[in-house]
Amino acid sequence: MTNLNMFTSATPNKRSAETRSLILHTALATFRQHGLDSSTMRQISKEAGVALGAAYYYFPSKEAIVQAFYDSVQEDHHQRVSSALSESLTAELEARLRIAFHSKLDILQGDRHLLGSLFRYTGEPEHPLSALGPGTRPNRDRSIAVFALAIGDEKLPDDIRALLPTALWALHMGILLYFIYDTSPNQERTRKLVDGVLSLVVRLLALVKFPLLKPFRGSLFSLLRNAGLFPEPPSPSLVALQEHQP
Amino acid sequence: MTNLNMFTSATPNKRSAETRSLILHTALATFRQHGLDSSTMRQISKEAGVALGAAYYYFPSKEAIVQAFYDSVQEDHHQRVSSALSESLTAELEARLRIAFHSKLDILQGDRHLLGSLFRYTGEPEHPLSALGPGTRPNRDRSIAVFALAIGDEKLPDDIRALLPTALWALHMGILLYFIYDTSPNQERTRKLVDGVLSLVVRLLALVKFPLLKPFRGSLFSLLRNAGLFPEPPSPSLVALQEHQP
DNA sequence: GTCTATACTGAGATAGAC
DNA sequence: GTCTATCTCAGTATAGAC
Repeated sequence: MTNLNMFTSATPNKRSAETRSLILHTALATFRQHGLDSSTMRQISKEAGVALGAAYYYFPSKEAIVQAFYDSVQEDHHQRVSSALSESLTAELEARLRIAFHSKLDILQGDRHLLGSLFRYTGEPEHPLSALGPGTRPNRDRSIAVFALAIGDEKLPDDIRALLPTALWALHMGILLYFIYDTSPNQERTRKLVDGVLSLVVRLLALVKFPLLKPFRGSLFSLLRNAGLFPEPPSPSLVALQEHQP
Repeated sequence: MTNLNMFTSATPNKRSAETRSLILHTALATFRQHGLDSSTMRQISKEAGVALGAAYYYFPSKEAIVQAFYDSVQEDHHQRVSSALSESLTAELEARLRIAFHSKLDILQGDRHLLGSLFRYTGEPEHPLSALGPGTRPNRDRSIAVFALAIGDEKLPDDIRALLPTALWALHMGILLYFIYDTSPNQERTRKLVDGVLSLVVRLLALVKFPLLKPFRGSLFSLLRNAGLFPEPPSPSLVALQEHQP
């Protein structure tokens, strides 16, 4: 249907993907050089050698370009974590979590300022790019799935197993925020924070069995449940995605 | 110098404050009716019966109006908490914290959508309105001071005493985020969440003495210190402000 | 110092021609 | 799919009234 005549049009729809990619990469280069706000859609389209309208044809807004960038980060993260894990399936939980967190930072190291727009609509639930809103649910689920991957089949109580991936995702969002504000050389403070926090997390997971903390844990979980903060099951498409790399 | 002749000018600078207030309140009414993004500076100034230039004379940007709104919220919060505390100095810590949290929600109940812009620049450290950046440090210190007020002279270990107000402020920011997303009638879910979380916080403060948790607590605090997340002493002006209402 | 009136710039976003 | 023309609106500028 879309490709009835392969003779008249030289490049049926590959051309389209190339234009999109051209615009995306030109935009990212411009963002890196001039910053997000100083980069205009006109400048980007000019440097990419296309008209303003073409840029808007592929990306409904400037923010959408950043979102596309972040989608590719997400994919990259999934790749890196799953391949790193397959090389060291025997490693301890803490080591696996370190892989998940540090690889994310590795990917984003050079683009910290682009992360700002990730948080820009956090306070507007109805906005399609709200980091916590329904509009970004699929992205969020994909991101959470990576942490589930790192947890693997670690032996854990059921309630903690259900919560942990989402909790780690929330922690990782906080780490990203710290990362943005981190002015230490190569953001080494963030790296140390990650290691310290993950060490604490794992120790806390061990501690949670002790009878002293049992009532505390019960209260916490029922609180989260009542608040609706307990994760709902992810969408079917993502379950499939996860089973792709078991 | 500014008021040499009190006969010629009928209202020396009271007039100015009134205009500012008129613009502010008209803007807030417009925001409430049409939303923040749909309200234009032209519309606001028109409805206030002033010229566009007048609006910009008092507020350098639309966001600045929201910021001014939030400053008044901050002041209101301080008033409510300090007067409520003076009526019940004997109350328990948990009750005092409940006052601090719920009064904030009371104030903001009708303007949840305005809170969105509070978080808009969180990912941009250099932005003057960044909620975590140096530009809003005085506001943050004032807000933290209210929680310090609620803690009062509760007997606490030194390190916890130093951290707790800032930690509660961070918690309250999280609660505000939940509040924004809360679609339950009158945001009753947020109220329940506050009560549940504060109960947990107080129980955790009691638990922290137990030897089992000692090493954990030590690690946590040194981690926070190394990460620079431990609060610096507030600016002198705020110390004065706090001593105003002991 | 407070404000009006008006015009201008720049940029995100859209409509409709090709 | 792509381009040109156009719209809207935040924000700036300016010149002057009081």
